[in-house]
Amino acid sequence: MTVTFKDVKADLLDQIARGALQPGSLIPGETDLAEKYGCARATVNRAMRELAEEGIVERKRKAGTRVRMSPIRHARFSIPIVREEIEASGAVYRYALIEHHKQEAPDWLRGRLALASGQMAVHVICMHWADGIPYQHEDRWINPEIVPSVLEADFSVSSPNEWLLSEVPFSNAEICFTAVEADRDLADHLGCIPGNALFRTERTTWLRDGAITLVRLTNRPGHRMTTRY
Amino acid sequence: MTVTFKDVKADLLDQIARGALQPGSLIPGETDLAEKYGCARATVNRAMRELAEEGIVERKRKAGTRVRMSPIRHARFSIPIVREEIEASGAVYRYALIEHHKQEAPDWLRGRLALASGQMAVHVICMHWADGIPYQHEDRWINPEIVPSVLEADFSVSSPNEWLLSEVPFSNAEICFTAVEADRDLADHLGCIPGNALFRTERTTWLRDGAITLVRLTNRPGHRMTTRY
DNA sequence: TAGTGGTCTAGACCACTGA
DNA sequence: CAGTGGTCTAGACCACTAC
Repeated sequence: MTVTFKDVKADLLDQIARGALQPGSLIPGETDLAEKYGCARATVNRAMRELAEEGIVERKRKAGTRVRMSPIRHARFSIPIVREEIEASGAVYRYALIEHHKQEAPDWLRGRLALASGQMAVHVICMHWADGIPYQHEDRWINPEIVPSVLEADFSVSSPNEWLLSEVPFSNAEICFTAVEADRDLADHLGCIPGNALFRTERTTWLRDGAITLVRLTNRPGHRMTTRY
Repeated sequence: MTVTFKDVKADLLDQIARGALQPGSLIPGETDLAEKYGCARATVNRAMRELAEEGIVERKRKAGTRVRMSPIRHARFSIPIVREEIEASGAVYRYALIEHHKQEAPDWLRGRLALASGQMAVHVICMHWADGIPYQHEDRWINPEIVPSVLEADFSVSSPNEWLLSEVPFSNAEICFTAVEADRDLADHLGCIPGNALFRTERTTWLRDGAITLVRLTNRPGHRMTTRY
């Protein structure tokens, strides 16, 4: 049986878990390990590379590979499309457009989207329901400089979320989660009481160097975002 | 100049971004691409493997590699140790223990930690400050069945967070983020007004099949958790 | 400047799975 | 059952960087 990179990885993890490899300690070089495990260096390399990516070890040229003092823990969240998220839960999805304007970008937005003074932006506000219950309020600004077709888009039947996905297949984003208090408007739309704590996702999306869109997604009270790691 | 896996990856990404490769379309096999790019198949393999891991493409044996219909977006958050997070921001970290009891596990907790009826659990409440300003309130339960040494642990100078890290080098966890309203107690500790919206992280940590600890971390108002992808 | 990881190659065998 | 991805190998060159 040949030694696979998973074998090597599992053995190293086990040594770390058992304390045979202490945090901060130096792990032998790839060449040594390859000989020890009786495999090619590429095999050891793949194992170690994955451990590094998972935050278990830290690699530096010339300095070697060390077990991290405190393993970097990270959680990975999938960023769902609201409709898919709701339908996946078995509920019936409903969408409605609330507002749709083309207007001059306010100051605070110009900075965020790198818009010049006096430039126009498309402002869309809409709601997403699950089984007839308010689920998420969406407040979105779209930059027509980057996505000119937004000026002709119709958001009355499908959400800007999905429209953008079809228009812009690819992008980078900055995501931010916060807790906010419901103002009267949000409370009305989400069917809650002003002052209720709401979970908010704020996302800015970029295509190369141009900011495409800034969106604030505010969920109904009690919303939980969960993951495992 | 030899063709690297990053070159291949970048070119494929570019083709997807420009629409040359439509969502759902089949990407040529590794052998073909290797010939096209003038590199080894292993190079193409690495590029495609990373694209798959990032959720851009979908790979199936025999069926080949396809561009995902809707790219799976996911964000990765690092789960910091509070002290390191605060110190990394340049602020001075301060810790204080508020409560530390051994007590019978309440019903709601027994379910979460898989504890038998009447079993004891260690309950710790503490605070973390940044530059003397309340930063995070920590309310933690620890299962002495899994970590017996917790019964002798001293949390008066260092937080259970860091103590656990040194005791249990390795674990799985379930994380959940929500927004909650400050009650009087939280408001007192965090220096805010009852009713303020607070960002809360709830984490259950498991070692193999045993639940080690359940913790509720509640941040001061205005806390933002940010990442890029 | 020497040692470590980073990557490429060319060839091989194998496992899975869709046609 | 044939084609695709998954992985290993043995050898090579190179880039970075700690010493």
